[in-house]
Amino acid sequence: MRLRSKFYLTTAIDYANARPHLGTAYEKIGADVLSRFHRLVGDDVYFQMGNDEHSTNVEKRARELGLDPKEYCDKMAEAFLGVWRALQVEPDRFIRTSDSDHVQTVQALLERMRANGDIASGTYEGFYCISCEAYIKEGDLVDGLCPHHRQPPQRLQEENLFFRLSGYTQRLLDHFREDPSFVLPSSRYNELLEILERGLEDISISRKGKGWGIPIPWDPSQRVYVWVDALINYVSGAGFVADPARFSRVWPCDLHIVGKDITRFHGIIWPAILLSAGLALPKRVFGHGFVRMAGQKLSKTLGGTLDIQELLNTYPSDVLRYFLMREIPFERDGDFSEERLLERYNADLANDLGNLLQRVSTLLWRQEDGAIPAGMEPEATLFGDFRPLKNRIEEGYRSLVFHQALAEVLGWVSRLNGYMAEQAPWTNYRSSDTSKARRTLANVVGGLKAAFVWLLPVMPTKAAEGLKQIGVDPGGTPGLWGLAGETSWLFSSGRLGQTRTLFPRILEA
RNA sequence: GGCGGUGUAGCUCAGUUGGUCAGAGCACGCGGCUCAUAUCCGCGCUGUCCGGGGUUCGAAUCCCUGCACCGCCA
Repeated sequence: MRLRSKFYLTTAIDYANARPHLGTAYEKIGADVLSRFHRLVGDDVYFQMGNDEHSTNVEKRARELGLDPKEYCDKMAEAFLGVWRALQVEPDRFIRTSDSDHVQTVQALLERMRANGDIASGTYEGFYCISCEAYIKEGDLVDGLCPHHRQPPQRLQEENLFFRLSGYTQRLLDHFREDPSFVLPSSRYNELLEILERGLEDISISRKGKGWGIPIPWDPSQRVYVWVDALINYVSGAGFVADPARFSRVWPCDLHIVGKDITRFHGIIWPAILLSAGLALPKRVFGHGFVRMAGQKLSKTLGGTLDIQELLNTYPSDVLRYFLMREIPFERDGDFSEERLLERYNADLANDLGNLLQRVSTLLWRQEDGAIPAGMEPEATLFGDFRPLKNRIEEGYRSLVFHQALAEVLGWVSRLNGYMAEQAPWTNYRSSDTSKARRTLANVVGGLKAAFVWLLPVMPTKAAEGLKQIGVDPGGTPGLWGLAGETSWLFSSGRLGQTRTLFPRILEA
C-alpha cells in the first residue's frame, strides 16, 4: 500500500471583467475532470482556480457601472462561482487576487526577489494595449492598432521596476532540456524552448499609480503589474502565508492547466519568478487548445459568446461536460456546435449507454425481481482483455487525453450491447434457460458498473445515478476506481435501485 | 521573414519504424431482433489519403516542390 500521493492542480485565474464563456468553462471542466479522477484513484488532491481582479479593465468596468472595484469584483466572483457550480466544477479553493493572503504573498515574494538582487528600476517606453494589458512591440501593430483587439494602443513612458529575467535564461534552458515534459503538449514546449534559446529580456513588473492593485512594498507609488500579481496566486493559494503547513505539503504544484496562449507566462516567466524567490518549480504546465465555433475563435472582447446557462436549460451539465471532453481533444482546438452536441448526446449517451442500462434493468426487474444474479463468472469474450482496457482508460485520464479515455469507455459500452444481442437473454428466459440468462445479465451489469465508474470524473451526477440504478452507492463505496478494475467486485451480488431513464432522447428542437 | 503544425469517406477524426493501411464513429441504405429511450445487432455505401514531382519491387506513410489553413517568434 503506497502513501497517498498529493496532487496540486490549478487552472488559470480569470479576468473578472466579463462573465465566463464556453472557452473558459472548457478549461475549468478539464481541470475538474482531472481533479475528480485523481480523487477517485485515491490521491490527496488540492484543486485551485479563481479570479484575477487587479486589472485596469476590471477597474474601468467597475467605474462604468458606478461601483467600487472591490464591490464589482465581489459580484463577479459570485457570478463566476454560480457558473462553476452549475457545471459541477468544484475547486478546493477559489482564490481572488484581492484576498489578503494573496496580497501578502505577492509582497513577500517581491521582497525575496529584491533581496536576491533581481529587481531594479528603469524607464519603460512603448505602446501598451489596455485590453491585452501588455506592451506591444511597434512592429506588431497592424495599421497602428493592436492586432488582437483592433484598438489603438497607448504610448507609455514611465518609471517602472524591472525583473532581471535575462539572468535566468540559462537555468531555465537547463531545466527545459532536463525535462521535456515540463511544458505539454510538445508543440508548446518547442515554442518556449526556442524563445529560451534566443535569450530572455528583462521585463517590467510594475506600473505607476496608487489606485487598484497591489502596492510595491518599498515603493507605494507603484503597483504590481497584473501578470506578476496573477501568477503568484498559485503560491498564495497553496498557503504560503495563510497556511505554511499546507504549503509545505502541497508545493510544488503538480500541474498548471492554462490556455495555449499563456503557456509562455507559465513556462518561462513564472518559473523565473519562483527561482528568484527561492521556491521550487511546478512540475508541469499544460497548454490546452481552444473551443471554436464554426472555426471562429471565442473571445470575450470579440464577442461571439454562447450563453452557458442557456445551454444548461436543455442539456444537463454532465452532458455538456461529456461533450466537451469527448469531442475536443484537450491539447488541440475543436469546434463546438449544438447539432454536434445533440448528435453525441443521442448516439453515445441516450442510445448506447442509457438504453443499455434500461434494457438490462427491465429484464432484471421482470425476471428476477430486481436481484442481480450472484455467483456468476465473467465471460472470456467480454472480460478477456479487460485489464488492458482499464489501463488505457486510466492512462487517458492521467495524461489528459480525455477524448481517448471516453472513446474507450463508449467502445466498451458498445461491446456490451453487442454481447447482449448475441446472448439474447430474453430468449433464454422464454426457454427456461434461466442460468444462462442470469450469467449474461450479470456480465452486462458488471460491465456497466465499470463503465459508470470510469465516467464519474466527467459525469459526476449521471454516472452516480447510473451506479445507483445497478445497486452501487458511489458515495458509500471507498476505493471505487480500484474496485471497478476487479471482476470480483463487478460480479458481486446486489439489488437494482429504482429504474429511471438516465438520458432521455432529445429530439431536434 | 524564420521555425513548427495541420490538410485521409458528407461530418469528426485513427492510421506506430513504408508492404491486407485505405480505417472507426456519426449520418445514410438494407436486413434481423424485440429486453430497450422509433432504441440494439448485422451487412452495405461513398474516398485523385491537398496538388505536382521523386526514391523504392512497393508510399497516406520517406525526399523535393507548390497551395490552403493554423500556431509561435521576428
